[in-house]
Amino acid sequence: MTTARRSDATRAAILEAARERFASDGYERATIRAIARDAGIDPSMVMRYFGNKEGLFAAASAIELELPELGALPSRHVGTALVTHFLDRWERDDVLTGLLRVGVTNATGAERMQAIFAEQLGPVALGVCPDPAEAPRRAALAASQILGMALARYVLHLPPAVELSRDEVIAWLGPTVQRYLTAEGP
Amino acid sequence: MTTARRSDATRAAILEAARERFASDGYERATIRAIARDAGIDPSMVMRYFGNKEGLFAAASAIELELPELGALPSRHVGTALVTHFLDRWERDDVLTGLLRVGVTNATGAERMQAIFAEQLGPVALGVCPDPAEAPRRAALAASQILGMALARYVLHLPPAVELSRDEVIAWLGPTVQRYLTAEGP
DNA sequence: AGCGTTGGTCAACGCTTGTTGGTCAACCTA
DNA sequence: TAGGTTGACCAACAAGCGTTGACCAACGCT
Repeated sequence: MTTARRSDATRAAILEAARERFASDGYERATIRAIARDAGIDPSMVMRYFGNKEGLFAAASAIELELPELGALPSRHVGTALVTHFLDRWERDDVLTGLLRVGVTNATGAERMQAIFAEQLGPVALGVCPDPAEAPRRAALAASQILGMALARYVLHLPPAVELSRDEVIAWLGPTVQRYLTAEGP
Repeated sequence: MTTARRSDATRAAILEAARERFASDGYERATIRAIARDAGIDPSMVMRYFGNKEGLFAAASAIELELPELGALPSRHVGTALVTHFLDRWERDDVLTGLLRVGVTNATGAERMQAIFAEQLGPVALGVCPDPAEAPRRAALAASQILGMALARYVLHLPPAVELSRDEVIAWLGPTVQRYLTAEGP
């Protein structure tokens, strides 16, 4: 095992500050100087450790959706399970919010978001979709609803969307996602 | 009637360039200098006509959703009608895309987006929702699906979402929005 | 023809940004 | 305890930003 270096704490502090700032300010307004200030170090350290701003963002937005194993649960509950999981994942930290914010204004961010959903939601769709050839579009439909709720609730802060309880969101969106993924046709 | 001033053409050119740049670059990266260059005039003219950058954005994102009259059509088709209308509206110009892009990174933009949907989608929900007290949350649910598809299709450019035909989007999303607005419960 | 008003350019300002290189203290190892 | 490696700071850079004010040209009225 590699022994812990003294700089690991600083690295981690920078990453944490970067995640918060990217999540709350977006790519352009999250300045390296502000991130460094939050982390309590000098801006030049950020460059030393991550090369440049884009490198910092890449490191800060490394993410696993950690989708649950689909085979374990009956496929008729996959919609509810997915919505529940994403709600949890979204509220655990601000990495996903940051990714969404950056994905909207930055081409690199958009590509990363594309890749994440293709690689991690795609297989789930493949497992439960009636026609495998249709899996990508089913996944895209499901993603549109999940991302849309995240947008309304965590980014735009539309009041009625924020006030919906966790269970209400699951109850409303679950069947929608279920239908998108498993229905024979529209 | 007020006679056309010489400057109207310039004003319009600035607004058009601003809409394009806000839509494709977001608020921060859409620089006044670039907008002025696109419009073929000096950056200082932008300040003269619109005061400052925020004023320019406010003018460039003045928008009417132009939602169809709800009373005219049977309420069981309101979902499909809404999705159709938004698809049209979104593809007509880039004002909505710009608003979405800016709303995600800019507080002013988010408030504007909130206001637009509350004022213009809210009444529609009030007209068709079984319990008037529930109208705002129903509208928020519908907005989440509509915005989510716009996000996936026009902003993030998720390939399967882009490749969906117009009619397919309507066929899939129509029933969802219909359910959100008119169902008795989840 | 003369003059105020309008539409426009130009050059500069103060500021912030990402980024760099030089310097210094703390640490580990021999 | 000496010396190299590591971690961090500081000051500065060039570029780009929003914004301002002085200046000029064309127009429309009388």
